[in-house]
Amino acid sequence: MSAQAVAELAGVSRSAVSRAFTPGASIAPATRARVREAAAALGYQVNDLARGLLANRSRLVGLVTSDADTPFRAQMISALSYALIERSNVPAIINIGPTSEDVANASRQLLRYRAEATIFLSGSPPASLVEVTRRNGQPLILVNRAETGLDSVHCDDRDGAQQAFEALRMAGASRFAVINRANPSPSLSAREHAFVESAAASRFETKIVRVGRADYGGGKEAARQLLASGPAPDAVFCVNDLMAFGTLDHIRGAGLRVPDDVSVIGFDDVPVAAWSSYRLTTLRQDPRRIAREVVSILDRRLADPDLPPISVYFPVELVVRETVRARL
Amino acid sequence: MSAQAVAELAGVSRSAVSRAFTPGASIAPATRARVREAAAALGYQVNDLARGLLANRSRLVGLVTSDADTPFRAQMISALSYALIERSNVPAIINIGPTSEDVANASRQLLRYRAEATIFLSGSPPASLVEVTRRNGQPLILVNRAETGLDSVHCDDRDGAQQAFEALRMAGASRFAVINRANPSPSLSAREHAFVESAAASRFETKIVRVGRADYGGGKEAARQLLASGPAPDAVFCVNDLMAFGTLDHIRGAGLRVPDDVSVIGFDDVPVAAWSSYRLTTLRQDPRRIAREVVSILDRRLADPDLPPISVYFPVELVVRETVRARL
DNA sequence: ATTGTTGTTGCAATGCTGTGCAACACGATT
DNA sequence: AATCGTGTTGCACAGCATTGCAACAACAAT
Repeated sequence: MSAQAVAELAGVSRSAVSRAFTPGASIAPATRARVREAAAALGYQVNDLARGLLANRSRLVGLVTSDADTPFRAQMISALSYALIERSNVPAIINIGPTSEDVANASRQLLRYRAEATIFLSGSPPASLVEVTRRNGQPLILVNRAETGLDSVHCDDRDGAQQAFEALRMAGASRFAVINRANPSPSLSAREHAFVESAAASRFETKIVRVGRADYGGGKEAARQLLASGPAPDAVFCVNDLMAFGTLDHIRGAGLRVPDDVSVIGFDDVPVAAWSSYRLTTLRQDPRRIAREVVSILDRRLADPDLPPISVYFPVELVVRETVRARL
Repeated sequence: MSAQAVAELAGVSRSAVSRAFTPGASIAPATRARVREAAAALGYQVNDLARGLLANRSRLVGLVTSDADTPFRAQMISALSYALIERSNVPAIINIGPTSEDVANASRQLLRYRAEATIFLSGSPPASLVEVTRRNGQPLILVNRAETGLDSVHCDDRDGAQQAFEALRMAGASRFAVINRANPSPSLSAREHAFVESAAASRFETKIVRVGRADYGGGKEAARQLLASGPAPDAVFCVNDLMAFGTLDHIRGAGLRVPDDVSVIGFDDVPVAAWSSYRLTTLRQDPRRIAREVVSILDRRLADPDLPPISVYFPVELVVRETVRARL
């Protein structure tokens, strides 16, 4: 299984074996054929680990994420792994819990494997890691998360939130609410704030409800609290689709009609949003687009490590379905 | 960043550096401390690639899958990556398309990286791969897919389908249908056949509808065909949840009531099945359980490569919700 | 003082591949 | 026939870490 064995079988030196598998290397066609034959007979495959050791490039790319089973994350992981494989990288997925200790562990792991780059889908790399990776020339790319001095690609959260407000306002809404989770990521936080500010700019108040988890159950719980306290809103902006589904189900369960009594907007546009039971109006961010941007940054960064930090924003798109009242 | 640099800074040999990071190695505590200090100053991390080269163990485990963004797959990937990281492996996700060429490419990739093992979530490894991996002592584990001579873990598809039939029969159904996709995987196929056989054993016929894709849209399309041709069934078994959601939405959209007019059962129990809009009765297979079994097989197989093929079946559990009529 | 024991440390080999350099063979040219 | 050029091939080193073995120092025991 090693090049040595192939060399012996083919009656050549080990170098010849290496060259037989290196395009454009100086080797006689006959020899190459003989070596390849021997390799096939032995089931030999180049050892990319050893190759990476020599080239100081492992082709491994770390994908650090939490909640990998969540729809949007799953789409991101899928799209990114596709794009990376296309680039002949090997995506290693590091599933972390919420603690920063996990992040540190994961990062160390990737460091030890000399990952060619690391992509953070959630959580932020600790400062110590940033230092070390920079020194080792291992790019760090953040998705939907800004950090000064680091490369990142994010959707325009603020613009999305503004679009949400506009859409709700156009539908004639006047009692606004936003549903978020208690310890929001920077991205979720930006959505909330931008929405509140947009409303304020038009002299509307916004009721804010924050719950433990940013998932379906969280959305339900938030909607319950919202309906239980004071006058019911007629427009709810949920910072992600999952919470929007929970919100919708609770609102409908409570006997209110969507969108007649209350309009709901989500964020992400996960596949379920298009299903007949929901038909959720939402802001789309395209995982494949994000993946493309990430890979593009990766290429540029590897080509020139001294480039100033690259930060790509891309627009989100309002997908109009049926949870926002049509214009009067 | 190499052990050499650390050795020089600490004024010791490279061996000492290695021992400083190897638990239980013969080294003076003072030396170890000094080396660790130097390492910290330089931001040195052991190169696991080189270590793996020597030990002939890369700790890399391949996860071969298609449709990684699909709910059940995403859950599997998440659960497996957790379990593997726990075991201090590095899960590499290889996202493949439907073509067998993709599978071959992916496999080769893993081979070249000397993956410690490869787990197939979809697709079957080509015979050539099986041969080579066996020779190299790289275990191959299949999930929900049987192949003689290979290790595998699967849920009891046949039993699940029988439970589905029983439940529908108990609800008083008499006009049965099963919804599947056109080129079903062995697992989906087993579910269909077992259901049909159960029905036949009780002298019922089953209408079979097969559509292109095993997703929400496929389920919708299948339901459309089902309602368009002949008398409507009063019980539908969908071979996975995604198709069940599509089926439910189409049936309801057509003005029929679930479960009063027609009962529906799915398979997998993905999170959405529990949501208020669906409340789908389904057969649960637990991704974490599967992940545990896979890791357990992995341990045993690595401990003894000559063990006869291990094949683990685990039961599926009927989760009763509200898409099957309560017993009369 | 000599021998033995114990604990540390370095040397050198090992695992696997890529590649610069030099050697070599062979045909072509003068 | 001598020289040159060209294409092929092997040697040896680099890249990084682990580990058996031997050397060595320090200390205890006789």
